[in-house]
Amino acid sequence: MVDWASDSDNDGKFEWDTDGEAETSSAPALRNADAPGPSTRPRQDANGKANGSAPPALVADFMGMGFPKEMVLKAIKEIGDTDTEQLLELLLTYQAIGGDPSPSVGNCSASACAPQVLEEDEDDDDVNWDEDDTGGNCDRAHHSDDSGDEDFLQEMSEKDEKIKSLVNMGFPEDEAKMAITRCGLDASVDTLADSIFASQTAGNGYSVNLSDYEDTEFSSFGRRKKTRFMDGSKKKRKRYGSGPQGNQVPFDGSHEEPMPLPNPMVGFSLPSDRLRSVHRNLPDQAFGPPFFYYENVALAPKGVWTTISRFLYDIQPEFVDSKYFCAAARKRGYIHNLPIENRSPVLPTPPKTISEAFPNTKRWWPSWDPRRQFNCLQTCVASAKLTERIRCALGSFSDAPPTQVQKYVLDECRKWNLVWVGKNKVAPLEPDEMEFLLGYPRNHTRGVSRTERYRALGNSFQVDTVAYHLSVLRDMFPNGMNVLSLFSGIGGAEVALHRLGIRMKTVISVEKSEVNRTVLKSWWDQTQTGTLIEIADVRHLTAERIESFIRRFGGFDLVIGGSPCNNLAGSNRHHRDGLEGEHSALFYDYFRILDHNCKTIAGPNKYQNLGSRTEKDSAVHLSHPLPSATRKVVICTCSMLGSSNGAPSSGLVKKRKIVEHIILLRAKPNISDVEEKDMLDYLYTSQYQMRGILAVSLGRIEDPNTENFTHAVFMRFQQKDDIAKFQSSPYYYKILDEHGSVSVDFESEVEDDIIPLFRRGEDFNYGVEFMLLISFLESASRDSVEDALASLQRMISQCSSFIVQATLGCCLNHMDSGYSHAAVIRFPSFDDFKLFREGMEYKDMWASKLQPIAEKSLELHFTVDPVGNQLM
DNA sequence: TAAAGGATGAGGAGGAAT
DNA sequence: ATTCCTCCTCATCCTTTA
Repeated sequence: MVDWASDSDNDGKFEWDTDGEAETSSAPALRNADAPGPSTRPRQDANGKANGSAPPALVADFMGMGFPKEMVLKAIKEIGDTDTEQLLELLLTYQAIGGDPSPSVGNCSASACAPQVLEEDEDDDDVNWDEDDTGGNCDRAHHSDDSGDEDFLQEMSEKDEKIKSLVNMGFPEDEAKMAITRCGLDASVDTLADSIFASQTAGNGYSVNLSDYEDTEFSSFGRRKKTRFMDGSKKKRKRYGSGPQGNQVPFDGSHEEPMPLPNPMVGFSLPSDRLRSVHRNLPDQAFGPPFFYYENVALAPKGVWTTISRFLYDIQPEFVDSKYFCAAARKRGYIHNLPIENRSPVLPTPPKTISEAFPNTKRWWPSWDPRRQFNCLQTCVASAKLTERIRCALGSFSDAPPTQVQKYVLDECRKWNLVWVGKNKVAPLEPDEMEFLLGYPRNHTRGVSRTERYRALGNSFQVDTVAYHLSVLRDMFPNGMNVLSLFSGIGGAEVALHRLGIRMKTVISVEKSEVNRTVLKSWWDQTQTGTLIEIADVRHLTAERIESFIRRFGGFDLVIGGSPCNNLAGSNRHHRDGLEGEHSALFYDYFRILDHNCKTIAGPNKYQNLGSRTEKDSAVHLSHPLPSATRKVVICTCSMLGSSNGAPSSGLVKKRKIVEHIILLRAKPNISDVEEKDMLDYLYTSQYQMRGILAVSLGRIEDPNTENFTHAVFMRFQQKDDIAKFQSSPYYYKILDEHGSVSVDFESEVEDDIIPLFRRGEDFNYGVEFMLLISFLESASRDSVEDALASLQRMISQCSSFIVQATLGCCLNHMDSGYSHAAVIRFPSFDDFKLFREGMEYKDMWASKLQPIAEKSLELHFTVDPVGNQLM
């Protein structure tokens, strides 16, 4: 610990803070500490030179950069004032290891960076924890009923004086008032100043009245609580430094300072103290929308949360233990840019003790098992062998077992969250009991293996906790919201929003585990009417796809999720590798996606102040995607279309004319799988038998259609004559003989290159083929038809980033098929297809442009047959 | 083959004792 | 200020079983 003001003459109570910041014993001194120019600091001599030797201009320069004067003087004393570079480096080192309480280094002011501030009503001199007023705290000492008017007036005057002093020192008035409330009117101004700094450290939550569920804690808060708070803050600051941590740490990765955890771990507020007005200041660049909500384990290896916070716009984490929301502990950190005023819990609030949650266990619960709540619900549960061992260990005692045995049993019970289900009989929680504790509907995870259920639940959100934080969104989005849910798991975020009564118009969910995706999907189908699109791999959510989503939905209102904790969790004996671990490194994908969302929605100026920070970050994490503040966001434009797929565009890409041929089949009834496969194989291999076929794709039509077509074939020919040849070949006749068919041909053009022309390569190996056939009313005007087609064309262009290829044109055999126009659009995945097909833009376009003038139409799609892939 | 069982501590945080 | 002690942790890997 660097003590760079060893000549402090303070009482030692808060020596670190006063030393670190400035002379808090006098307001003018502190005021000068933040101002460049000649100082009146005590340690300056009559000549105005600090310590008699430091050049005032140099000191002022560094102070202007935000370093406390004491620190500058100390540095100059140590290495002289000749080498400013070295001086700066030393100052940065001081800050890194010394816990400089000055938060002003960086790009925002102290007040702007204050992580959170409790706002008190102006006339509220009491804090909630003092309501029972049995502790005789220092506040109350000045407000006892027997105070005369004179005393009262004197007190008010004294209070005003102190507030004035603190305001003069640069503190906001409300913070000054709050500090007086907290520390009492008899506290000195410097103590008050110190307290304000303390309140600005992370974990301010511990100044809040809580622990309502720990039966013993709150009969008399008052002084005891207060002392704890003050001591705690002092201790933490001595260990970790104070001020917003996000600005404390150097960016070279060499000093990953740990982030202090609040005790009690209650976050910014709890439902039990919602009368309290809570307020925090977010860094400018972090204001939503989009709102985001990030979660991970609180007890991560050192430095992890500092790094996470730094990436997430220097927002202070809100550490919350879910034991204040339910009967099980769950210590998690949440970084979000949600408002924190006017939160409300979802109802009914769950029981907060084991006996309330599972009354049946009371009967068997031994008096020597003091547990009232569960520890963190993890992904594994105790084996039957262990519970049997416990039963045996207890079986031989008719009364309470010896201490030794009690300890063994209790240790195991705590470790595995065992409950008493019979005489001397303990058992792990059932999956549905865990669902209940975590706030999920009963049987939410039912249908998958027991092990999988435990794993999924152990990895999930505690819904009540998250819902409490998200509750502020309810009034902000009365018409519903679009959500990007990353690492969704079993859908904790979705369930939380649902329980809050917030409609989810669209949820893009990214979740690796198929089991979890199934759980979410099945819950969604039962409860929701919006669109759910599930993506398996977060890495597939590329910038282009994000932009497509944003264009389609007008952006996401909320980005929510917790990145994998595998390499952070204490339970991991093998690979607790920190944020760089195999799984946990996916945090950087979270950041990548979030940052992209923020910037794409907010425009380029939103994060203009982020540049220096992220550049440094990228130097630390070169193996990860660069924080995209350093990248240019390229919004897809129509000009990209030509290079990425074959849809017509106005670009300069060379085009080639082709003829598309669609065959729609009605397979004979009761066709067997083998016959169906043979038929498709047969059609597919036609390209190797016939000349002129450039590409083929085919498959079973997935949704029923009005004309009862069962299979569709897409073929591309070089020219019309080739189609004619094909249609006169035995291949075609054989198909016609066996299955009824209709064909549609239309001319189009694609990029004149091998891949788009022949539909070869990765993009075409799998996906969904969408076919749109339409004929227009005779009465429809030419203009309206052209306008409709142009709209469709425009729509395709806008979605170019998630369309592999699209062609459309006038049908050549109009009279035969009954359709005058056709389009074939290939999507890389079903999700993309769904996004297009079920999006509002498409629906709007369809309803407003096409439908009014359509005589008949047919929309169908099929998944590209993997048989084709094998053959390709 | 999938599911379940069983063995496998380190690394902090926090508090009490010294 | 330091040491000692207790407690807790969104897990992984290998083997066994159904």
